[in-house]
Order: sequence, then structure tokens, then C-alpha cells
Amino acid sequence: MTTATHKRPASGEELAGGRRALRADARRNHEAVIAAAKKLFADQGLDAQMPDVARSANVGVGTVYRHFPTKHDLIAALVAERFERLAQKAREALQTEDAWEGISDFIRFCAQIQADDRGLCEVMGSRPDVMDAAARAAGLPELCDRLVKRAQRSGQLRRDLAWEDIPMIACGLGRITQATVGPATGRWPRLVEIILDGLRAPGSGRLPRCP
Amino acid sequence: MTTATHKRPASGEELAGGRRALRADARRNHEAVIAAAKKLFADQGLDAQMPDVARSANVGVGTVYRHFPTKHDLIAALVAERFERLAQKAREALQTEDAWEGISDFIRFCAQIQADDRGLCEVMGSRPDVMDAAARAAGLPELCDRLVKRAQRSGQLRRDLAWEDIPMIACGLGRITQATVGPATGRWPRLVEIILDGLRAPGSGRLPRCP
DNA sequence: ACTATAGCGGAATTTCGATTCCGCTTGTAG
DNA sequence: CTACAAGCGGAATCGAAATTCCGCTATAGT
Repeated sequence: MTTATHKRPASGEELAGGRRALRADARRNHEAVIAAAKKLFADQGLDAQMPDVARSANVGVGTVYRHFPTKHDLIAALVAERFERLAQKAREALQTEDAWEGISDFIRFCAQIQADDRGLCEVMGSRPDVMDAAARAAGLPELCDRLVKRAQRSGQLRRDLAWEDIPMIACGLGRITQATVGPATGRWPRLVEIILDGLRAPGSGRLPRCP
Repeated sequence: MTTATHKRPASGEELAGGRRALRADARRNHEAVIAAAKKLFADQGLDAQMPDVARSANVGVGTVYRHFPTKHDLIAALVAERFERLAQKAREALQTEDAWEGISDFIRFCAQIQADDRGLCEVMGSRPDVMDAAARAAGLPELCDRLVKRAQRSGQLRRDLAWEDIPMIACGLGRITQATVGPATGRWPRLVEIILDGLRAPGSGRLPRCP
């Protein structure tokens, strides 16, 4: 502070809400960081390092941190996007001619999306909080419920299945998509089909009550 | 080294092999460390810390490290023991009157043992190497193969199942036993039964080939 | 009981990754 | 074209764990 301070021009106030318009380079960097992070976390899982994200985005660490105050925030943003994609798929699944095809494709998709993204997979497995928030935000509970009800109404899905079983199944599937456990490697599509067979009506009627 | 060095008495050479008999307190501590580690890793997962293991065993960190040169070694020892237990269960399962009961109980047991041990569960999910070694050492591939063949011979298990599918299933189940993912919490016994339903003969015949 | 060791305890060191800090650069309004 | 604040880069800091080190203590053979 040397002499006079110019009056603040209240610049870029055109945006609705409280947020201010980002400078052009800032917006560009934001994109770059997200893109780089998406790839790194998908490939290396949650252990991918912030400095690597920065490097990979051609940006300094500081920049990454201005856009996402913590690693956790960055991950949450990525996860939110993936769950949005999932919700979209669920909506499509509700439009299929055949109800069984809808729900079974959705389940296959859950497995595939995790097979393609190790980071997502790890969040599912070890970050209940993040995942739960994202799922709710994307409206997945509601969507799963509708998928289940519809397939039950058409008589193709066992009656004793509850929508809560869907995230559970997705979660279990996620893990093996990543399994490099010798004999299990690359066999996950088989488990998907086994589970789907287990879901077909009428079922054995022995599902335990949820506790 | 001040004056004369007594001749080494080549003490405690009674043990076969190269290893020397452990001093009484050393043996005691070894047990204590294992016991403490078993509990800590089961409760807190692989993130449990070495200093905590030491404290919980009433022992210094140094002592833990004399018995297990690295954390990894300690974990491997614990895992080996769990897999031994698994193999034992598999052998029992081969003795049941009914073949289906044998294999289905074994699968339930795989889930339960992981539900009770978060550490084991995490190893299954993220330490292919450790897990693979332990499984082979315990003879599990062979045992799974026999369980599968036997249940197929009796016509109760779908024909297109391979023994490699068993570790895969166990692995997938392991994860949800730990899931604290809102809606999925505590529902894993349901997934076990769904999968078992999916395994019953004759099956839909659509299992993809392993790649 | 005596002494050479095996074995012990736990403070100090190392390692490594997230996050902070701050002087410099650049977009932008006037 | 200028001035100013928004943004930037990346070295330096912090923190958390694993692991090492070494003087001290207890065991066991004599």
C-alpha cells in the first residue's frame, strides 16, 4: 500500500449467485486439471499424487490447490461426475422396452465403469462418505428403486430384492474388476452374469432379511 | 572387546535346521506381537500402525521389528494363518454328505472370515502378490478345484463354473462385508445368497469365457 | 553367583506426500 | 496503454509413518 487505492471496479459481477466470473486462463487450467486428474486417478487409483496431477496438467501445484483446496475435494469432483454418468445410464435403463434388459444392463454398466476407473473403484470401497454423498446427489437411490420395481412388476426380477441391494452389488463387482489376484484376473464379466442369474425370478426365496 | 573372549559355547544348537532356539522371553514376545497384530489389523485394517501394535503387545517397536523385519512381513504372517484356516474349512467341506452343502458353506465361510477381519479383506483387495502366495501355499487352488468338481458331479453346481471363479467370488464378497456404504451396510449375507442362487445348476449358460 | 549374549525399549531418523506461501506474471477494465 | 488484482509456479514446510540405532537388561550356560 503505497499511495492511493483505486476504487474497486466491482468487475465481472455479471454472474448470478455469489460467484465471480473466472479469468480465461483460470477456466482453461481448471479444465486441464480435471482432465489430468481424471486420467491419473483412473489409471493409478487414489494414490496418484497431487504433484503428478499438476505436472500432467502442465500447471504448478499451487494452481491445482487454488481450484481444489484439498485432494479430497478434487476426488469428490471426479466422483460426482462419474455418478452423474451412472444416473444418466439409469435413466436410459428405465426407457428400455424390456424391464429386465434395463436393470441388467445397468448392472453391467456399473461393473464396466469401475473396471475402467480404478480411482472410482477405490472410492466405492473405502470412502463411504464421498460415495454416499455423490450417489444421493445424483438421485441414484430413487433411480435404483424404480429399476427394481419395474423389473419386479414385469415378473422378471426376484421379488425379494430391494433397491439397496443394487449399490451393494455394484460395490462388490467393482472390486473384482480391479483384481489382479492371479486366478481371478479378468474374469469379472463372469461374476456379473452369475449374479444376474441369481437375480432372476423367482429366486430361491432365501435372502436373509437386512438386519 | 577388553581382554579375552570366551569361546562361543555354540549354545542351544539342539534345533534342527539352521535356526537357533529362541530365548524364553523372545518366544513369549513373538506370541504377544502376533496376537496384538491380529486384533489390530482385524479391527482397523492395514493402516494399523506398527507403534500401536508394539504398544498393544506391551513391547517396544524395536522388538516388533526384530521378529518381523517389515510391516509387510508381519502382515504376510497373519495372512498365511488366515489362509490356513480357510484351507482347513475347505477340507471339511469336502467331507460333507451333500456336495452342494460343502461348497456353499465354504463360500459363506469365505465371506464370514473376511467380515470378521478387515485387514484380511484389504489384503484380498489390494495385495495380489501376498494373497496369491498365501493361497498357493495353503493349497487352495487344488482344494477349490475339488470342491467345484464334486458339486458338479453331483449335478448341483452349474457346469460352466471353473475353480478360478471361487477366489474371484470370495474376493468380491469380501469387499461388501466391510462396506459401510450407507444403504449397503450389513446386507452382505444377502449377496452371498444371491450369488449362491446364481451358482445352482443348471445356470443360464451365459457365462462369458475367461479371456 | 557370574558373564557373554540375545533380546529389549523407545528416542531419533528417514521417507514421502499433502499443503502452504509468497514473489512474479498475465488478463482485463477503463 | 496502464494499473491492479486475479492467478500462477514451485520451492519450502508440515506431518505422519515406517524403520533404524544403540545403550541397557534379562536369560542361560558354567
